[in-house]
Amino acid sequence: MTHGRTATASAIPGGREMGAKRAISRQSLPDVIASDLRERILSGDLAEGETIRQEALAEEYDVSRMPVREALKQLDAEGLVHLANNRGATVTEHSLGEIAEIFDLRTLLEVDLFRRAIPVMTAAQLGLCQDILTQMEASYNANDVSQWGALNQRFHAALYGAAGRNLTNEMLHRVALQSDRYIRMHLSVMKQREPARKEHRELLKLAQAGQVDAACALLAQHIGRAKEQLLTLMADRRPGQP
Amino acid sequence: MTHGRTATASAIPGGREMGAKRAISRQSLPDVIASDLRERILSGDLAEGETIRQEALAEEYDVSRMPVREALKQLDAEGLVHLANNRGATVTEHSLGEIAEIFDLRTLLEVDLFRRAIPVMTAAQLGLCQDILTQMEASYNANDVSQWGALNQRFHAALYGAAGRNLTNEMLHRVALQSDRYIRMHLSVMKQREPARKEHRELLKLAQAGQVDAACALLAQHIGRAKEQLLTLMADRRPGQP
DNA sequence: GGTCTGGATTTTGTATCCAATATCCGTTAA
DNA sequence: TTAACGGATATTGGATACAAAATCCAGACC
Repeated sequence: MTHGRTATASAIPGGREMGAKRAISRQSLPDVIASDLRERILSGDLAEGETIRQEALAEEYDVSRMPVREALKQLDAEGLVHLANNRGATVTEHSLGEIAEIFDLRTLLEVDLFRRAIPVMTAAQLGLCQDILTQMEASYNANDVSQWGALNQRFHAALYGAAGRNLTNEMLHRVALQSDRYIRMHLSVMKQREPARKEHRELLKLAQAGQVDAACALLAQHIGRAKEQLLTLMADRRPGQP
Repeated sequence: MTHGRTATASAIPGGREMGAKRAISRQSLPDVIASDLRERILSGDLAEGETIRQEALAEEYDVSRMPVREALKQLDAEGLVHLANNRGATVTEHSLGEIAEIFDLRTLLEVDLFRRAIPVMTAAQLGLCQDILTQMEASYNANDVSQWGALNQRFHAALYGAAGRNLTNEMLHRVALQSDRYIRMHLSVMKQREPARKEHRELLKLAQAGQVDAACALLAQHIGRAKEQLLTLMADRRPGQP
């Protein structure tokens, strides 16, 4: 028995012995497993470089190895795990340079989306952004970091949804997932940095005023600052810059 | 027997009854199958919207359905096929708007890479680009379109490799795959357009001269023009803009 | 003592089998 | 005639069983 990583692990809906299955779960097993694994990676429960054993996961989730394999394949495509040929899966590691690149990619994509979204955003959409921001601050103040990822994701969707660029948004989503992972790792430390809160509000204000260039510049600056701070922190923690 | 789509289909190295397997094929079956399917999709052998039957493919490749499933999952992650829940896979279709978006993404990523690559490109790397370009023109003039995709890919790698941005390059690779698919569909028609040839050379010349802004502007224009032309062609062929 | 070899064990990869779901088609009732 | 129901068929999803590959470890040889 290699049980017991997290308590949530075995509580996947739709295990082998199901019973009450209200609102028929339309997600396939691999998707559910992939979601859970993704969360475990992003939350740091599975550390960078850690090897993932199919058999062990299958036992934890009480399924066969097959859906686990497909979930891993999916996460591999997302870049969260690395899948070598007869050697199994490991959680993806990024060098500091790659982490910098991830943030640069975010800037590239987000600025493009923001620029396109601003002119066509409705008041309702802007309001939604404000609401989500308020929620984020609330959970932030309450030290409830658990739902930070989901809220952040919803914020992005609300901000950039108006651009009507599905492919770009999905691409950004994947990149953001990676950056979120490293942000979360240091979220407690980064709490110090309050200017970010004001920048969010300022971003919305500029968007509302239709000041495209100023808004985009601030956004780029915002992401860039997060990147610099994070890199400083990480370079500190791993001196040999792996 | 549902055999006989293309002659190449059953000629996969490493089928069930292999014999001479020199230079041990280090690729897994799913990878090989995915590669072949990818080529079939990009070449138009599998048409947009066409449904893909696991069983049929498994028979063609003479393997069980399992590696086929994993290959499909991989292609799904790459965005080449769409995988619905108990309904199997279909070749991804893009609306004209999405195709436009694909080209815009290419512009975004390629310009960023080019801008970073130009200052650090060596003479050798520039020379390699020239060589590949010559090859492309040769195969182009010989009406040998079969290797266009591979050459184009090598050209991109040579052009942007110096930037040292693996993640961005890989992301571009996936986007370029999609655009290549639509370019290939209309390659015979687009042969008319010779200015593109000169632009390629001009691009290298500007890069060599270190004229970053001019080079990037030309690149953006180059991609934008291909996009416009392709969209015009496609809008013509499918009037109801699906 | 260190390195190489060969088997035992572990882990992944593929095939086959069974279950669940969707699709198709004929029938029935309004 | 048309729409809705229900069963037959086709197709996908998941589990188990088996094969291949990699890793580990002990022993022999240099």
